[in-house]
Amino acid sequence: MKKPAASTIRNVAHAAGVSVTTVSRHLNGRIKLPAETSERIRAAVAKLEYRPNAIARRLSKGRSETIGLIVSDISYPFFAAIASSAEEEASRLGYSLVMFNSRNIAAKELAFLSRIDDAQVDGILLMTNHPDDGALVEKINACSNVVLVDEDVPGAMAPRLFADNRLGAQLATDHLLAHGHETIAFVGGPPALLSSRERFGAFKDSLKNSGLRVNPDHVFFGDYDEQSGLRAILQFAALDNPPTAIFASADMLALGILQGCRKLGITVPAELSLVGFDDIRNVDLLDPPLTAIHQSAEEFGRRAVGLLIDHINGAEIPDVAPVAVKLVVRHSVAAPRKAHWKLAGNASAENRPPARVGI
Amino acid sequence: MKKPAASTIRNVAHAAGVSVTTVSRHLNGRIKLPAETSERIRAAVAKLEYRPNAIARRLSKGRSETIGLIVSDISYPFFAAIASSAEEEASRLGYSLVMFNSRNIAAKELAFLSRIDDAQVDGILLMTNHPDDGALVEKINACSNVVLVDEDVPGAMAPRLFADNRLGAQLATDHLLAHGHETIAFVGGPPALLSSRERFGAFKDSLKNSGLRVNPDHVFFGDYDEQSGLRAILQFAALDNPPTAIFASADMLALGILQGCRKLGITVPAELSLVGFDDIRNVDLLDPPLTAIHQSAEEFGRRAVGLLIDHINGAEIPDVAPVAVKLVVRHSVAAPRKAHWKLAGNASAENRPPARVGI
DNA sequence: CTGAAAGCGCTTACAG
DNA sequence: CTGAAAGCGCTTACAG
Repeated sequence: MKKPAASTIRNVAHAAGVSVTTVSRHLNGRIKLPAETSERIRAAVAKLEYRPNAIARRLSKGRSETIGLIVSDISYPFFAAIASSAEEEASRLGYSLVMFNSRNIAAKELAFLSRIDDAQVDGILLMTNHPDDGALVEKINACSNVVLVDEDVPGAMAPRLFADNRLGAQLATDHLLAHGHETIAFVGGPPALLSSRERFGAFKDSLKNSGLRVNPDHVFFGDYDEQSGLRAILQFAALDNPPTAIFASADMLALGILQGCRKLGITVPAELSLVGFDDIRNVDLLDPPLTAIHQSAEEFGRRAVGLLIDHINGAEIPDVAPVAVKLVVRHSVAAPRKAHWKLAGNASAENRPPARVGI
Repeated sequence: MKKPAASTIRNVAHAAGVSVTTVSRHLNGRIKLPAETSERIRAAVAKLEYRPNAIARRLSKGRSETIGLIVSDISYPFFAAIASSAEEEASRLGYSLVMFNSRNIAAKELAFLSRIDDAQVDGILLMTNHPDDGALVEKINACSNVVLVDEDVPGAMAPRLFADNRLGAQLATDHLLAHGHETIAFVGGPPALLSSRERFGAFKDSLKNSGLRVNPDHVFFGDYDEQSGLRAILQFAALDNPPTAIFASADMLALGILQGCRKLGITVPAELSLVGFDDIRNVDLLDPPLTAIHQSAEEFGRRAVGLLIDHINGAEIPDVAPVAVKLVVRHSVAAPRKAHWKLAGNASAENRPPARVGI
């Protein structure tokens, strides 16, 4: 199955009547050759269809002009959007970007990071969900040239780029508060993650600033997926005093919540208000269009790549500003039912019928 | 910035008191060593934290145990889902999978394919939208070890894996027909693509079998994205005789159509029925839940990887069966308005008011 | 300025 | 069975 041996730099040198050294230097732009010589090389390259062997180059040079991106799940829309943007920026800066899917498996993350050792990649953008894995911290510190994106790995010595989680959560919560909600639930991802901690922290602070306290029954931590959102709403719906609003700290959670609401016959926003986080593509087409905290995947990818390439080139990385967030108001938030009843003065939250009404 | 030189196989050999050859052979399982010797090697590996240099291995061996996946846009949900599944299957079979984002740029596809030449990857899963690019065919044939996934590159000599496009389109069209629609529009992607041609072909056939003909005004080809869907519905809505139903040959197109309907005040399915294709995650949460042709991204990724690895290993690739499709009925299809009017006998399609009514 | 030669870290025919 | 040596295709200090 061997294909015809590809031509090598030796063949080119021979055909052009110069040394291998000269060809190499010329092709890498480290030398200025007489027009006639460089033309001979050009012709030889063309004739032999010479293409430098990148593997050989890496082995001797120790660089690949390639960067990697490790992601726990490429089919997670927000991650895919970041990956797409990162590729574009890398390309603009003369780098290739290869993407690795870790499926959230710590061992795969370590294996992918090891590709820095071989110079398979010059550096890596790491998006992980294993913040407290000791081996990971060690590996990152051994590798250098990794930048942490979206989630933290505490203790790792690496540049980091995160969203403004606290501001986002505050905007979301205040928006719900402004509509008169007083029993607001929080649905989060894995509690150890930076995003969960910061978003939940700001959520609590916002409630406190309004004189409210968080009800432990109204807090749910799971994974950042539809499943968890579904479980959360099922759990809330079974409560004697279900919340009138939910801050879902990821759109994928909101999706699961919406799914659950449909199953249970809860109408959003009439009976339950909902705000998401991420603002992934097409959430404006949901039923109802989702009000969400927007963070720019494009900015995430672009800035992360810039940071990494600067770092690879030995530049000092200054403190980096968080990725900006903003509230995008659509139609998944309304005034709480309870509030109306209060006005009417005829029912307390506790003894009203469960919030399960057909559409 | 050099990190402490990683240990090499020479260091290990030295520490274990054997030759480099022996270490290499032992580590690659080509040799059975006395327990005592292999233990010395194990200890040396552990002590020196030896990790084989994959780049050096590739250079001398010409294989990488890595496969690549080229995709035009990793943030396209259906593609991301395929990529995710492909990675899982590759991993199961002992291969790494790296993903390349081509942004639909032919030159990038060629460059990525060239990574086969260097043994950066042993083979490639190619998802392209450049079916008629002569250079691509040539490159694929030169590379061998590529398999075409989802779309064809006519003339290329490579195994292929496609969905059952014709059946899918037929199921979609017949479903609309069964609801009484007679003016059904087709919205497709780039007309040169296999998916567009097959889906449009089967659409036409289904109409013909019902004694209907396709109205050129009711056919729109664009890209497979929301933008194109939006443009299509805008164009249809301006017609004197807009369609009562649309077969959108990709969910992303359906998303754009839904967006347009919302803008124009067209209610789906009351005024316009819609069926999509792909059945990507969460289309059941749209407004309305989208009826769509389902194709399994999981099956696509899994089977494509199997095909590629068999091909790499020189196995004969038999004719491959298409990826199965099925109709998933949700709530974006209803009987046509026109049909009701006909029953009432008071208006023809031509002079009824345009289908633009507020919700 | 140019080129012969060593070296990057492996694998593997070849000889002992 | 084992190991010294050549080779994979580049880059680059070093000498001319």
